Amino acid sequence: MKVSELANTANVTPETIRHYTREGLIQANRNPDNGYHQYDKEALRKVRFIQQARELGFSLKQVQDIFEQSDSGDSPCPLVRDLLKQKVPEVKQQIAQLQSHLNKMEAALSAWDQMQDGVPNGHSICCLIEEWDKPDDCCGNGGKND
Amino acid sequence: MKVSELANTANVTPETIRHYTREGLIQANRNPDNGYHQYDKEALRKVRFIQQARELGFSLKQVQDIFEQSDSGDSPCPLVRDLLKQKVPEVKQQIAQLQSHLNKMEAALSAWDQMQDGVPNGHSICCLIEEWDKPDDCCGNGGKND
DNA sequence: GCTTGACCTTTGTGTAACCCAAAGGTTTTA
DNA sequence: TAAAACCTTTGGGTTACACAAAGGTCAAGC
Repeated sequence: MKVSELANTANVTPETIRHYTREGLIQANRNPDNGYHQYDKEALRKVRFIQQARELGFSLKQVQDIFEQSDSGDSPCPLVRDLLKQKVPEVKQQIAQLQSHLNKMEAALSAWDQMQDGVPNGHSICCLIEEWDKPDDCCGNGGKND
Repeated sequence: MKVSELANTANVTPETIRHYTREGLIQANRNPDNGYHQYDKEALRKVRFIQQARELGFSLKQVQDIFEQSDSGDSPCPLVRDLLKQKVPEVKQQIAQLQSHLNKMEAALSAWDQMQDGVPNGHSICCLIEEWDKPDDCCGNGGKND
């Protein structure tokens, strides 16, 4: 497979493939006729693996480590398990933080649906971000907006 | 306030303050005696605002836009509201994806607690990431591990 | 009075995971 | 056979900072 063929099959851009190749994450032979990169199924498998790992929040460096572990004949499983174990609480915290922000955003938006746009009042740039805790005292209207 | 004083008060690094200053997000006067940056409360307010906005996933560029809107005398509120409205579904999707990944990770880990480490079997680098759907056929043990 | 250490300045480089453009060779298609 | 579509390498851009270098400034202690 050529770069674009691999890219299409794996659903990534050719640039991504070139990037992985440059970084040594995937290997390519060269077509002796024209010097083009040539990839095999192994490369495709690796690219798919990388995409999965990336979605989980792993870095290319970590993927690199996994591949090296695998290439050296050792099972990458213990390494991956350790990485996953580390990752789980991180992801949990991420979710919790995002959820908390989401709640604030939705609260602010719904509170705001009931008031008109205000003008900067000198002490506040925009309460929607700045003063989460009192969304009704927002945008200089002091909560009196009906 | 000097750089480090502002940084400490806002709980960020001096480098962050310098960065924001370079980018024009916050303004500083110069101490005529020594040329040091001098920040006021406004700068502190802005830094805090930026931190809040960053946590919500806004870019410095977007914060910049909000500040400009505010500085031009217009209310930044409509802009912020639009940005928030855009952001909400994004964050929701992020959470959903993270949650999905988390579930997979935990399923894989618990499935894995019941089997020993395998060795690369030539068709799989590591099922934990690679073959989410069948975690019991993992690491070359074919699910037969007791 | 002077050194030392902690701070400030600017400038430039590095990070992560790519994207994009340029300049030029190749392959395919009409 | 010529244009379109692909390939190559090289080098710069992105985001939000971190860090190091080289040099000026300031407060403290001896």
